[in-house]
Amino acid sequence: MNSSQSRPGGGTQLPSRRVASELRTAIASGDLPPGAKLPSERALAARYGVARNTAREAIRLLAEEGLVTAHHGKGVFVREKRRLLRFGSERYSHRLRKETGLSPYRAEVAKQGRTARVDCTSIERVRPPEDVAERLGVDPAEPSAVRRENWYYADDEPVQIGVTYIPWEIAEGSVLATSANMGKGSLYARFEELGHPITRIREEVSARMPTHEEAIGLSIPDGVPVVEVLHTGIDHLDRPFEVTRFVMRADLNGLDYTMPVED
Amino acid sequence: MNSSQSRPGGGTQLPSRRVASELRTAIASGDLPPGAKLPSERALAARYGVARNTAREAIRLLAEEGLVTAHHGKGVFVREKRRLLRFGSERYSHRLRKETGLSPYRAEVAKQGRTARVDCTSIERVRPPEDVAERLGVDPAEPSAVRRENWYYADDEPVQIGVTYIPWEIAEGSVLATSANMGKGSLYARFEELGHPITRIREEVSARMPTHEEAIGLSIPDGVPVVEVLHTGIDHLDRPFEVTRFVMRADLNGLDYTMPVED
DNA sequence: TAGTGGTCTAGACCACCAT
DNA sequence: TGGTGGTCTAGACCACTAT
Repeated sequence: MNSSQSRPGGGTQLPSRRVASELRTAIASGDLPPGAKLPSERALAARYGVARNTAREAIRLLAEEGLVTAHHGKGVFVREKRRLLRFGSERYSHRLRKETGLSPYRAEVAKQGRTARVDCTSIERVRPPEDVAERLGVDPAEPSAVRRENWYYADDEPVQIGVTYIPWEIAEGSVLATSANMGKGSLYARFEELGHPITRIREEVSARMPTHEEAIGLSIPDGVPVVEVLHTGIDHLDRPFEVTRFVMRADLNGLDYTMPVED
Repeated sequence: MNSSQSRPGGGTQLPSRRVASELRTAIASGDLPPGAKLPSERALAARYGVARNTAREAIRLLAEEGLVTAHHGKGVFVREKRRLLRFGSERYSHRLRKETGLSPYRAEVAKQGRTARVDCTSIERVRPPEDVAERLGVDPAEPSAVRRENWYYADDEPVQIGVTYIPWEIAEGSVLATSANMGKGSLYARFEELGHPITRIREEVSARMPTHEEAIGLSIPDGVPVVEVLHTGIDHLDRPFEVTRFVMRADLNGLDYTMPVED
């Protein structure tokens, strides 16, 4: 039943690898330009004389490499090369904020000529996660923080999620604890008014595959990892006053830091 | 033939998701501790009354999340939690270098009580890649740089690759262009002697799935992305004198930056 | 309604690993 | 040698999308 399988694992390629290779070549050569639709799984199976599952496996390999994306009911498409949003250390600069009145995110997206949208989807008082509590110096067993969840879009495409934790002690009684709209100058202007000008940031960066929920929420194609940034805002008295966990699509976002080397 | 498939996509889970969920729970609860062997695909299929392919799909989901790793001929095992190497902005500090005489990498690994090894696998004069040439301000069409490839190990496990480019103009005639061994104080001590003390760094961070070669070379399990850092060393006169492209396993490495917020 | 991807079944052969 | 994962075949039903 499997007589067409030639020398598995040997000198010649497995059928699935072979199909993947041919498609990869077609993509690289431009025969299948970005945005183009691949032949259907059934068509590929027929063309290459393999079972549909094998053609499917070939497509899975390409998806894992980030070359193609499947759309249920529509087809499989060559992925477009996307512009990268680059978040740099200067995005928190006071000058930038005062000149534009924009949040760091909006400033970055605007700089690239794209349309930014930020949805604050929830604000609640919570017990912060361990790692956050540790960085804020608050008690993880108490409802010691305000949690603000934000979804970030560029041209109506979801690109990242940011969950900010603010010590209740700081947020209590201010718009930080109540209002989705931060007004002119955004979050960091409010912190400054409350006696916490941002003077130093710490960013802990890692990468991983998205959870199922993240993959759905950010419509992340197969084979695209996320970058996770645990960001801590620190004021002029070395007090951490805010921690945000950013999760962003690695294929649409990047980080760009410039910093002095200490003595 | 498919009568056991209940309400696909609906309120109850698909068989593959259900099997994955149960295994995930067993892993989280400690019933399947790190290093434990999962039941074989055939055993899972029998236990849950599904086809072997379905059990296999469940395992693929877990592997994609980084929870388990398959070993051909041996079985599928719960992945061990690994300590993360955290590379911070202070790793280039002059003080650290002068006190320990260690390279940034060795210092970080030693700090965590692990054994570092760095192999310089090649040194050659080359035409630098576009992005590197741009940052160094050299001609990508000319052999204008020295390329040094380094492999980094912790406890004999490969954790990252670093490819450093140095303008030929700077490296010519020095050990930078010839010797694998950089001597006391490593690379940055040599740059300092040549009139390029490192005073500022730029690090551009992104993440992606590894290429096939990287997956082999770094023995990266399925479902683990890499972090790619394009690092630029800049001297006191704002001259870039070195660019290094780091590629590191995301499950074994992290970055930890602290930096001042500019005005 | 027709075509697409998503998932599943049932069974087969192969390559790798330990014994 | 027997058990394991890796791959393949052939066929089925489902859900999503466009017409």
